[in-house]
Amino acid sequence: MDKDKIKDIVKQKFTEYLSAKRCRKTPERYAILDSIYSHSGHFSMDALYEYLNTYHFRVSRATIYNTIQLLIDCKLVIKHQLGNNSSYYEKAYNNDLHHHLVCTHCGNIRDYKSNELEIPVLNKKIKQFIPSFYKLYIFGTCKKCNTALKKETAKSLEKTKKK
Amino acid sequence: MDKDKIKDIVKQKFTEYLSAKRCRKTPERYAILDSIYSHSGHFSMDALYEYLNTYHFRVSRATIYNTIQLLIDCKLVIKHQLGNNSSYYEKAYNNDLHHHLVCTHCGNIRDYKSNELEIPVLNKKIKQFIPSFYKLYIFGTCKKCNTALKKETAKSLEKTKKK
DNA sequence: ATGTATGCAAACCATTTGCAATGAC
DNA sequence: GTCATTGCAAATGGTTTGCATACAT
Repeated sequence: MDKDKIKDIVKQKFTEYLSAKRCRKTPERYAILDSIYSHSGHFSMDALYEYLNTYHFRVSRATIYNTIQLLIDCKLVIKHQLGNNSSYYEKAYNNDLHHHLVCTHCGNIRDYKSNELEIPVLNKKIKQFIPSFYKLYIFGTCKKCNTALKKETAKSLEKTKKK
Repeated sequence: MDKDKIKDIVKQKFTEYLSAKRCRKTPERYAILDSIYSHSGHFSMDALYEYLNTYHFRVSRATIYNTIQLLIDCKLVIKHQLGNNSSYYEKAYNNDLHHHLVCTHCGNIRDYKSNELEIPVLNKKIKQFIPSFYKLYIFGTCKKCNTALKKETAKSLEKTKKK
């Protein structure tokens, strides 16, 4: 779908949400939403802050945190917290269902689409719980790290022999 | 399986790991492992620290963090980072496959076992990636929060009418 | 004997908060 | 005009780090 059309839709959705919650429709909030939907893939708080303040619209970190929370609440943004200290975010609307491959060695995150791994979570009746969405993270090692690790292990074994 | 038997096994596994990595086998490390495998379910850093220092073995926070990382590396402990500021941990050995129900409202985490939701992640061939384990989080609202939220919404609508 | 691991306190750093100024309504 | 929102800077708090001491090897 066209990027601009998606932007219009999410903008409208955000407006509806803000109205329903009786929150103000500030230019900062729309600038943040627009920035997020101008890119594809994951982004960090820092990257978003840099982009907004360099090219787009002067906004403080506090406001970005505040707005991101609103966007998470109305399901226009997804937040990931994986190992590292800081969080990663991605847009949620018109973003095909996908999972995340996380390298336990270098921390790199890759999207992973697989029709076979669509999980019937949301259709299931769970006792005392109303499911709304899910996140699946697959941990392992990326090829680069795997190669490096193998070399390391080989070296380490050699050392042991010498001793 | 018997708790003590499991403790013996994980102790042995930990010993093997420490030997392979040429790390010292300190009493602190074994005390931490023992504490973790003395309980069931999730635990926080604080709870572990409190338990160890009150009933078990005087250990500093720094050492617990250090040891927990070793235990994660050798797959005896799993770490979860969900929404809240702090992490949650659980033992990994002899812990039946289960997923996690996370209430987006109160943050409460519940284990969820379902044979239907066993995912053939680890058998799959993924390009340029060697999968090792996965984590599935199902987000939604627990019954308590759902009831509370419904009441709130009803109240809010009433207010709107009055205005 | 050697150098890794511990404990302590300080440092770190992503995120949150308090408050005065701004601006959406 | 009112009060939610912003920006700033300070606070917070979980986690990490530096360093002297202890102790596993």
